[in-house]
Formats: sequence, C-alpha cells, structure tokens
Amino acid sequence: MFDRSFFARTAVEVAPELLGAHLVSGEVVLRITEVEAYLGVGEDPGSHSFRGRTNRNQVMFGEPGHLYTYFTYGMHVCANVVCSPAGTSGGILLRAGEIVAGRDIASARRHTSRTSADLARGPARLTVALGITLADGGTDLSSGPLRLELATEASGFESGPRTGVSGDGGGADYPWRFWIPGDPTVSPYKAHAPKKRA
DNA sequence: TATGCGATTGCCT
DNA sequence: GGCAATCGCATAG
Repeated sequence: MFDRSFFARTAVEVAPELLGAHLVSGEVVLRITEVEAYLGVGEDPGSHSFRGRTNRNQVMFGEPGHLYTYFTYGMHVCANVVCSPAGTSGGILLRAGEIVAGRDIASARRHTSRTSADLARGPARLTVALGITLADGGTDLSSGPLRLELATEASGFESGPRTGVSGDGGGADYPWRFWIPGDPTVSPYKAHAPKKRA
C-alpha cells in the first residue's frame, strides 16, 4: 500500500524517486533500477499521450499509481506507472530492474536468458520476467498480487536523454531518463541511437 | 480503407 | 555492429 498522492505529480518529478522501489508480481520481486518519464498532452512529443486520449492510452488519463501497458513492434509489451497531476496524463516507463526474489520463475519465463543481470534489463524483458501482459493494464498497483512497494529511502541517481525516442524535437534532448549509477542491470545500449527519422 | 512506423529484442555477419 | 521480425495504432486520403 502506498499513498496515491505520491503519483499525483509530474512524471519527471516522481521518476527519480521510483528508483529502488520494488515491483511485486506474485512470487517475483523486481528492484527498479532504470526508468523514463513521459509527460502529457502537448507537452512531450515522445509520449503516447501527446496527441490526446485514445483507446490505447486511456489508462494514462485515469488514476495515478495504476499500470499502463502497451504492445509494440508486433511482439513486445512494455509497462508504465501512471503518474499524473489531476487533469493531466503521463507515465513512467520501467526500463530495467534487478530480480531480487523468484529468480527461478523469472528465469523460466525468459527462457533464453542466463544471468540474473539479463533477466530484466530492457523494458520488454522486464515485463516477461514479471509475467506482465496487456491484460494487466489498468491494474491498481497500490495493493494486490501485482503491486508497487516504494523505496523507504531515496537512492542516488543519474539522469540523461531518453533512449529509443526520435530526436529533433522528439523530446530526446531532455534528461528524462533516470537510473541508479553503476547498476549492472541498467540498459547499456542506445546511448545515442542515430535514428534517422524526422 | 490504406499505409507507415514504433518507448525493442535477438540473431546474423 | 547491423538488420529482420511482426502487428496495432495513428494519420492521411
């Protein structure tokens, strides 16, 4: 259980404080090590909610502290925590984490993974390891088998440009990616992906 | 109704 | 290091 008002702030404000929190999914527990903030309508060209409410992103316009999932590249599921002050929308993409409990289960789900550091390194890998599917979208993360347990104390963090988001005005220039320094589970790739798309 | 592309990953060379 | 896989969503016509 957590205070829902924690998430009633902008995603950029909440994101660094989410580092170190635990995402519990049944037997599996993930310690969040890397996240990305996405803002709301008209604020963030890289956000799914930039162009307003649609069937896909409607969860982001709902209650803060709920889970927003989406399907992409025809094969991957990514998870976000809805984070929005009243009347706005936004979310925090969970990019990577460390499996701290239920490693056997997570490993079995990943199937191809070997080391613990690889189990949840990357947004799509993370959802697989935790067994999160599109059907989990909209789940209230304050309690239940799939829930979020906030960190008791703030951990140190670093910030930088987001990955995978197209450049030139696409929002990639803002330091809205946050991670725990030196953690082996932080995504190493695409430090500056040269996506040629306008 | 038709078309292009994506908040990625894993396998190829 | 480079590229294919794969399909729902958003935009254009």
